[in-house]
Amino acid sequence: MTTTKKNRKQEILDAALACFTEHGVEATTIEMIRERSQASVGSMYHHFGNKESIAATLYVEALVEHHAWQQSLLEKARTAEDGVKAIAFAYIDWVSANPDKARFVLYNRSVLAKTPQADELKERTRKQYTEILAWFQPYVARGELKKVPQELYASLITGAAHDYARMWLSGRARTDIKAYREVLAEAAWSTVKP
Amino acid sequence: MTTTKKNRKQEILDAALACFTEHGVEATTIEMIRERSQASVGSMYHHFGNKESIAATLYVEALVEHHAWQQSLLEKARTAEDGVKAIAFAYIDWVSANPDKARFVLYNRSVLAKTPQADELKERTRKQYTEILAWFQPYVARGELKKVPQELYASLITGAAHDYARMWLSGRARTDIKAYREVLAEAAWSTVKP
Amino acid sequence: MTTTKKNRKQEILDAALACFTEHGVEATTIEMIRERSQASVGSMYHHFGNKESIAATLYVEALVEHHAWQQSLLEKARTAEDGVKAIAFAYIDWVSANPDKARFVLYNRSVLAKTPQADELKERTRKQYTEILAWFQPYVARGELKKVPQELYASLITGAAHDYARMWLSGRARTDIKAYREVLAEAAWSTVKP
Amino acid sequence: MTTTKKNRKQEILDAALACFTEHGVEATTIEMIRERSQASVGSMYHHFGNKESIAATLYVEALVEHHAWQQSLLEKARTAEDGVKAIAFAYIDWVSANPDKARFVLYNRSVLAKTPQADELKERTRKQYTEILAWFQPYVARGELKKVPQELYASLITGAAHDYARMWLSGRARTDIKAYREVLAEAAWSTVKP
DNA sequence: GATGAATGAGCATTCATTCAT
DNA sequence: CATGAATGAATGCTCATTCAT
Repeated sequence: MTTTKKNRKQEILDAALACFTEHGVEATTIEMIRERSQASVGSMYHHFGNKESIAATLYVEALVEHHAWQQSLLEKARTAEDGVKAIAFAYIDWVSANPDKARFVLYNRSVLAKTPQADELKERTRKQYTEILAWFQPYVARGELKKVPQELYASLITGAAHDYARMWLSGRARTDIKAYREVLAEAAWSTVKP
Repeated sequence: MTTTKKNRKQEILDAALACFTEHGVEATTIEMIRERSQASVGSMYHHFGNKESIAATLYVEALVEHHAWQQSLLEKARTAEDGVKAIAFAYIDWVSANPDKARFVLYNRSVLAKTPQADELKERTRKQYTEILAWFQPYVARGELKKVPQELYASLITGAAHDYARMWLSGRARTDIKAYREVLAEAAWSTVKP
Repeated sequence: MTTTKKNRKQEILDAALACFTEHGVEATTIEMIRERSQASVGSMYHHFGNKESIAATLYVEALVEHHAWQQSLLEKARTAEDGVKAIAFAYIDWVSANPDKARFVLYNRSVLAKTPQADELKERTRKQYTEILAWFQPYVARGELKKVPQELYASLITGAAHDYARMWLSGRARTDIKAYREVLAEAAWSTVKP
Repeated sequence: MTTTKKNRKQEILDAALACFTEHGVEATTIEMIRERSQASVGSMYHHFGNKESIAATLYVEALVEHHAWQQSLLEKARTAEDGVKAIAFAYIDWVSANPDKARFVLYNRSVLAKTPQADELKERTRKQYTEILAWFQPYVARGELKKVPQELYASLITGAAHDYARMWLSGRARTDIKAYREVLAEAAWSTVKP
């Protein structure tokens, strides 16, 4: 019984992600999540308050996981090239390991908008981005990284990986993104190499 | 009267795009489009048959415009570098000139899926992509363009621009993508430069 | 067909009043009204927008009817006593002739509160009351009617009738209020007789 | 501990009355009462069994208080006029001293209907009314009080006060009913004065 | 081609109540 | 006596779509 208690919330989240993957967020009904999670409607509302909040929780959870993994790879990097590739690797690894969560995040940023978590997450993301820029700053200063407008670094470094991830996760491309780990990281580096 | 006829359909499309931009596709109701277009519900169904069809028409229309522009730029290119940059420029120009359409296309690929137009568009897109690959083929053969798996070219060349376009169109970045026309084209080229 | 069109709205109102009488406003569900009126849910919402609005429409309609009748009786009165009794008679006649509407109005003033019609009705009622006070004014000035604080006249004149109407309409008293027409009018007059 | 016990139940009743006053009985949820009373849901159900029972308890409590006060005033009366005015005074005093309870009782008679306490209370009220009629009986017999149908006495004597109390308690009249103690008592007497 | 009243399946959400701890 | 997570029936309302005029 003690174990079931703690899992109930997670069971709902798991069921929700599966439904979102299968039918899309908008097309997923509370009833679908209920059936899949074996929780009662009341229980779902007891834990999350409303449908959007389930999606928002999932969204934040996913980003936090990715951020953590990104951080751990970036810490080990000692050169500009290693840093840039760490960003690319972290993204590719995470997408390949968590395709459902990645697909959910990539295709449902809008679910966050209407949500109370939105601002909190926005702030967290901003801070995260600032930290990464700070990490690269010395290299830019030393000319070991190309100097471009700050708001462009993310798109240059992760653009190709984001794009291919979308292709793969939506079924328009067949090959697991992991197979292109090196090519994509190399491309990332080439865009900001001095 | 002949003019009114043609306009009525376009008025509906314009109103629909405005609604989609403002509220998102799923949240837009037939009633909203009706109010904005000053058409009657019956008229909308006469012209389009159902709601999805309006979105699909808009979607195809937008892609066709972009494709046409892309084609016209690519025709003039005489080197691999010019070709790659033509792809980037075409995308950036189109996004900057048609932000609403671009936003609609970027954020609503899924609306197409359920639609009859889906297969036709898929085929058109595939053919378009094949043509572009064919254009690049000689350069790859001559070693004037890096050889990578075919399904990667698109992501490498347009990934960064796609990514920044999303940032800008969703309000997460402030600067008009047009300002980064050169940087993004340069980045595109760097990813496939031999 | 032309006849059905106009009646649909009234059919819904009639069904609603019957349901409200039978189960009370809060306990009446949209489904009950739908079943009784043979209209579709959509039709009900097309005409009224929401459940409260049905009740509010009924409420205003009832008051307007009573006001009209009151006015017509008051017009004929030529003495203070006749005027006072006209008010009492108008109320008693209307309650006896429209017990369901009267019950609905007496027991559901609160449904108005949350409604857009509230302010409009409030204003209308205020104006109505002002007119009646104006009618009595000369008699008060001439000492043919007792002078009491303005906000008390209504309670003095109609209090007893209101009270008995509640008793009768809720089943706590058996005798039709019409039977006490004269006694109640006499009582009304006695409270303000100089 | 004995004190806490008794208080807990009263705390719930107090919180409930406050909620009923603020939102109305139907709109008040168990959750609202729980939050305001700082009791747990389980505790509320332990003490009262269900939501209606809370309202019913409050209702009976209020009537008992009023009855007691009425009795104490009526005991001292020695003439018909004093008796009639005692009824009026008792009501006015109680309303002015307990506006929330009075409002609750005036506007929620229907909550009692569905309740087990209903019959008991009905009987108690009937007995109370019978006693009062008995008190007046000798005066009627002696012609010191007007003879009217029995079921009318209550409305004649308290109608005006009831009516004004409703006006005041619902915010439609500004002046504390206490200010009209004498006028209303005088009016009550005038309706049954021989 | 145009109109808009009518339709009704489908959905998110609420809330009184239960009961294991 | 107290607690609060869990339950699920019930409800108001939305909205794409139809069709008679």
